[in-house]
Amino acid sequence: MINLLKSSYGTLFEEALLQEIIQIGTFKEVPIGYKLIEIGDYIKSVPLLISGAVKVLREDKEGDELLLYYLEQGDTCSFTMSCCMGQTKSEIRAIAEMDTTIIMIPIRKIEEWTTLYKSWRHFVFESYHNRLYELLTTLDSIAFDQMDQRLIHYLKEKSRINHDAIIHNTHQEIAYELHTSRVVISRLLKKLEQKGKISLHRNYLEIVNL
Amino acid sequence: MINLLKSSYGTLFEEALLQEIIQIGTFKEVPIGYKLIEIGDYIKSVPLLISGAVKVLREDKEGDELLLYYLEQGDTCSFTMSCCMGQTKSEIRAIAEMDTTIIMIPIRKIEEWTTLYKSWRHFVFESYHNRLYELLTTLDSIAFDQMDQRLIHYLKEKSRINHDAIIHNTHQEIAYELHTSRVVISRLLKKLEQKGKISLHRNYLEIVNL
DNA sequence: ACGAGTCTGTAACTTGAGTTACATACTTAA
DNA sequence: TTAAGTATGTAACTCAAGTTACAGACTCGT
Repeated sequence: MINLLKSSYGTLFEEALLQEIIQIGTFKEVPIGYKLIEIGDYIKSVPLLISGAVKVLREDKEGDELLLYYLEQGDTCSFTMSCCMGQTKSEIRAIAEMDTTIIMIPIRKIEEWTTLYKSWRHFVFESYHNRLYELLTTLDSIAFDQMDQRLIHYLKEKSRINHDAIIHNTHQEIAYELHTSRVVISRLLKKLEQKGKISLHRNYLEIVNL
Repeated sequence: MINLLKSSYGTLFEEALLQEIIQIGTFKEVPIGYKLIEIGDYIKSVPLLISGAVKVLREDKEGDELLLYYLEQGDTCSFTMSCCMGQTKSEIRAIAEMDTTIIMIPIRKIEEWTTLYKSWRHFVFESYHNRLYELLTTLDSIAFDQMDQRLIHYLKEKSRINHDAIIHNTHQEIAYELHTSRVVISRLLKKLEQKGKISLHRNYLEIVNL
């Protein structure tokens, strides 16, 4: 356990803080697809990612989704932190993108540790910074890019996160995360295939040279 | 000075912190249209808004803008804070929406105060929370709403910020902040006028019952 | 009073993307 | 093996929004 923690946060946190995390945090292993946070949830603890990846989603009035970004090893969910502080409901949904290991830290420690540990303070600020930056990147992509560019970006990012040139998703699933329709995605994927950038198969596709 | 500060932050911060802010911060009065922060700037200090309002903008590759949100009395720019911490360049542009008074706090104090003052810590977290939330709201609007809804939202927000049912902007200026073209805005505004929701004039428009 | 510059209104066209409909192919369970 | 369910391919259509073009009205400086 302590080794797992150190492999992700060992260089980041001082020894005393690592010990506290081990003592107070609770390890949790969740399978792919597991819903960590639902919109409207009141949160009592903040997750630190040890391994795996988590996708963070936003929902519109009709209940359709939009992928905001992924969390990886060494990340934490700033939205959750932010919700905890304000005692407000979650604005987002978080789902394990693969089998994932996390440590849950109870809220009250989050603020306490900011007074005690410089490294924790930096971590918290750094997390907010990263999340603001990621949100901004997502917003750029939605506001300024056309769907073909967004799709390419999505495929690259998904491949990077999963360490796999094969994307194991149906066109419908991709369409859902990009908040568009299946037909549009099929159309654009077919164009990418014709350009030799990907190859299409049932239930998966392979990135050739995006 | 201390009175101005107290009127905005008096209930928020303890006396000792208020004194520090007065001692260390520098008051700055800027006119409408004044550019406080430019994309790519390295930031050495963080602004606290005393009065007025500041609009925060994002730029695309072509140099066109998109309004992200407004900062008001009692707000601070979390992006700036975030940039300061990470010693990175500004991702956004900030322009005074009206004549505005701010206090500039040097970076090094930002973190120092988080260890010393509980109220400051809360303020910083609260700011991040608010900014994340605002960004999310902007993203919702861009991802999920059509231009007519975005326009209505823009007009309402602008009216609220300026405490004025009259919007003193040309169609071109509105188009620019919504990242669309003047013709589209003229078209939609005309429809709103035909529905009796606004009245149009040269260089300004009036909100009747949006 | 005149011309240059600015602002608004509108028509006509183009295009990206969402929708509907249907055909074909693969998968799985009875 | 056969039917039902699921995934993909494609055509045809609609619509919001961006583009181009131009006219008319207002403003301001000389």
